[in-house]
Amino acid sequence: MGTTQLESVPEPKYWHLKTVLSEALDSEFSVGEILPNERDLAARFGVARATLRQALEQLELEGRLQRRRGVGTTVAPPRVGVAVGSEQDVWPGAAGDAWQPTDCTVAVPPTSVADILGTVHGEQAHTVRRSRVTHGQPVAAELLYIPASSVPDLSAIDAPSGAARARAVLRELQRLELEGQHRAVELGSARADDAKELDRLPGAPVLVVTTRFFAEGRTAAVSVATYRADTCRLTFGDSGGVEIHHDPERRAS
Amino acid sequence: MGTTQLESVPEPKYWHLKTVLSEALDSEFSVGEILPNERDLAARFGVARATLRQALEQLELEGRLQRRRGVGTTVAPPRVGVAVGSEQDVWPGAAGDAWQPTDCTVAVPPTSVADILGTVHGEQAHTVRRSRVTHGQPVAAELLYIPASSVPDLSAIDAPSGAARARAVLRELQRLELEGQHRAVELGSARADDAKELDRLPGAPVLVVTTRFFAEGRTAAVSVATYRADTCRLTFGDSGGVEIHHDPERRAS
DNA sequence: TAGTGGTCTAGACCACTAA
DNA sequence: TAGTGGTCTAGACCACTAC
Repeated sequence: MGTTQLESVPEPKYWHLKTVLSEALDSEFSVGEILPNERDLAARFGVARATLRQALEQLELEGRLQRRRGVGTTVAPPRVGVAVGSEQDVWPGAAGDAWQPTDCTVAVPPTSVADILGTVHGEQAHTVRRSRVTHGQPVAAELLYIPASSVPDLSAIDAPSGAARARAVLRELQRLELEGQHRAVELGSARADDAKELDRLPGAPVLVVTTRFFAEGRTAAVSVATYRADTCRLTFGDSGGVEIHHDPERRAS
Repeated sequence: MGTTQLESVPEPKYWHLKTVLSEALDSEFSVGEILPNERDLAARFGVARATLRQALEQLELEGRLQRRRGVGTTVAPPRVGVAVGSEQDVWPGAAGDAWQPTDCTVAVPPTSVADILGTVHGEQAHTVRRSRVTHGQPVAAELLYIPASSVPDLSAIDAPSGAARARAVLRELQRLELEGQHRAVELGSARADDAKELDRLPGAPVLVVTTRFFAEGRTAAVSVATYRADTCRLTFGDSGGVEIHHDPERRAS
């Protein structure tokens, strides 16, 4: 250092700010620590609060910070690895899966889901709500759409809704032989209901995992799961028998 | 309670705006069409430009819009499905893979990669740059880190750098027997170099896919690929022999 | 050069949390 | 109630693109 940098392409202030803050997080803060409030930070760096917020938003997107209204901004722990693709294909609700069924209703799936499901638009489907919790924190909310044709023998189930019915529907689904599954991951923003369940504000960035379950030569069910993008790292696939331990360390000093 | 509940939780303006715009996109615009400019749109909806921009940012994040400085805002086509997890494990550079090697240098990997690789911090590794193009558009940029121990017989290769050397290094890597691989997906923001290659601004949201390749009982290589989050839907896994055709349709009228 | 989106400012008020 | 982050405004200027 010593000489001033000439900035042939001037970097935006918020970008430079993000870099500075990121380095400060590495060297001067530890996980869980509370940062100064936004007005103070902005003053300290000599920028408007909106500019400072632009930098904080990026850092939050990258999982480095956690901001809570009325509380403050804290240094986030490293993202948790969440297993999504298991080695063998299994139906939702199979023994030992990470999901907790909370409700089951009959509803018309969104057209995008109906397209994948291959059902007629406007046709109802069993809709199971499930949530996933890791280390005491909610990480994902799921809607599972099951057309009536996939669970023909539902007359024996008396619970009209709720977790009990959800479990019963899943049990019924498992009578089919699962032939395969297919997943897609994309970026989205949390709808109001999912946001509430994930303890975030509406519009928060989420990773949307859409899973198609194949049985009897067709799509027997579709799951749309939204994971908190700030706290989650989705993990897939086999490890070839080699043990995996993601680095628990990130700090330097 | 007999009275109607009028906004017990008032919706933010930008959120409502986003909903209105989203519906307008479905019904009144077609893919590629140019929207009115931000100043006009803001005036039309009676909000400040910053508020309007907040709504547009969300829609862009969801892949509904595409904004280009100096040009305008256009309606984005549906996201392209990009296959990431193939059914069988293969080494990078195997026949028929979707990547184009562009360069190969020797560099010190970032500490986060070194941790996964199990190498000493500061130790150099062969670093192969590759890019992935779909439908004429760049969708991903990758850095592949290969420790020297994974490619012992590199003396016969004369090209000091460039695409030729990259191909040679990959060819050498394929002499090892691949025992498995493991992937993780998380949200990130594009570094300056990746952003340039992806034709986006720095900080643009990307899906970061980290792949560990296992051979000889250890991690033989690590790939960090960044996919454009606005245009890509990452697809994984087997389809159970059932043909997959994602809905090409989204518009109504 | 005209028009676009990108950055930045200096305020204001609101919703939420915890003491 | 005091303090936090979230929303919103009405400007200004800059960087880039295409004509």
